[in-house]
Amino acid sequence: MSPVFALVDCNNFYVSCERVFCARLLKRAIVVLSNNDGCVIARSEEAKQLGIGMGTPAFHITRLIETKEVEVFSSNYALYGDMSARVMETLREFTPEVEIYSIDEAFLHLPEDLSNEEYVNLGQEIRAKVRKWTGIPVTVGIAETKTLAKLAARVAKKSERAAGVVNLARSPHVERALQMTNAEDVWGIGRQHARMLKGANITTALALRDAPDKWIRRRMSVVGLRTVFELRGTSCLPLEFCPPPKKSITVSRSFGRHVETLADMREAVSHFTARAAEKLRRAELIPQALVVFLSTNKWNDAPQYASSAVVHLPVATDYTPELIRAAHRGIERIYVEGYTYKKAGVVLVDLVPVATAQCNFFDIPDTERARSLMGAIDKVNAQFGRGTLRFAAGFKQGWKTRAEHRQPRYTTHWGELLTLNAAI
DNA sequence: TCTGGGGTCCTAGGACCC
DNA sequence: TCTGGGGTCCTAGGACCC
Repeated sequence: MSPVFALVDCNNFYVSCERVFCARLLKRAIVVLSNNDGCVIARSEEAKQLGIGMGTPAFHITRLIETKEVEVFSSNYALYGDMSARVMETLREFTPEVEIYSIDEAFLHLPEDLSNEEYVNLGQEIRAKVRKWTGIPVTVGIAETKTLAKLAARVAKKSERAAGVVNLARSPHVERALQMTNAEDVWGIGRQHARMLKGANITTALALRDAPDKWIRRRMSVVGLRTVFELRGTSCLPLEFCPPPKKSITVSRSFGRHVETLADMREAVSHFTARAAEKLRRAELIPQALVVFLSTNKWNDAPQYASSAVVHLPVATDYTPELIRAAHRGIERIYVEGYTYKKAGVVLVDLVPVATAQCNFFDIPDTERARSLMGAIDKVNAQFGRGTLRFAAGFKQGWKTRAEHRQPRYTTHWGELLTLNAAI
């Protein structure tokens, strides 16, 4: 018997999280924005109906927001992360075999010997329990491969009759589901491949399933071929119970204002490096190299330039000052005078677990001191807020991310605690 | 004026080495 | 004049996911 997967997908997750704590928001058009007040990254059904697309730049819909009284939220990742953990815990009530695929999605292994009807009932049970325990509405897709389970969930969201659950395992409806799904909506088919497939007259998931292997291999590499196999019911993507160890840690930002001097660029990159180093120590990993990159604004007509540099660390280290020095070496290699820069970032790569990291034999006493210093800084920042203790790498911060419409940080900043005005 | 951030994997060409 | 094959590393770019 082939395995059976369920995909549990939280509906409009960030919006649903906001609604759990604020009944007033039910039935309202709501959008949640990305960092930098950039794009729309979550929408309520009502907002979707207003024609607000995923990824729409916020400044394109300022009028709509006013005239239709759309509620706007900045991302509140502390809240979403916590709600996500509650949903995942609830799913573990059904099986220990849960793969947390993203903040709002999980794959589960289901028993292999149920009937079509029993799978649908089990799906409904999952929905009901998650709703009751966490307040989050979810959709469930069930099938014999992950790709088909994703597709089933997609069909469930579109069909009112499905009531949030579609099962394609041991089911006679697979062909119909493939027929009614566009090729571009298949998991693993992005914009480029969708366009290419359209040119070849492959517009449905069914047509994609039946495309010749060799042609798919040539046009879409082994990755695309795997997707096609999965559509045919051959499982190629197993469940991953424990997340594979991270291979890189990135911190990058678009600048609130363009950066035009090496000094400003060094300052920004220093901050990114310090943040990346914090993440690194929390994950108990050590990098063997570091990549810095910078780029101009791809949206405007000014001369374009983008580059990156790899800096190898003679000794793997998680010591922030050492990493900042390395990042500066990198940035000096690629920085070219005369451009206005819009974005930069730091990637820590070739990560290995702290426990197995090579340390420099002659540096052991220093390594110990460095480690306890970093530990102390991280602790202070965890307790008193990010950035309480910082590295003296410049304080101008002209590059800093824009956040003009930020909601108060109620739970993480003393100055922004919720205040109640008693109406007497 | 204003277009996110953090990841993974694959491919391909050139340099260099044996 | 003839002139292979396999490996690694680097860089760059492209594709995808949430």
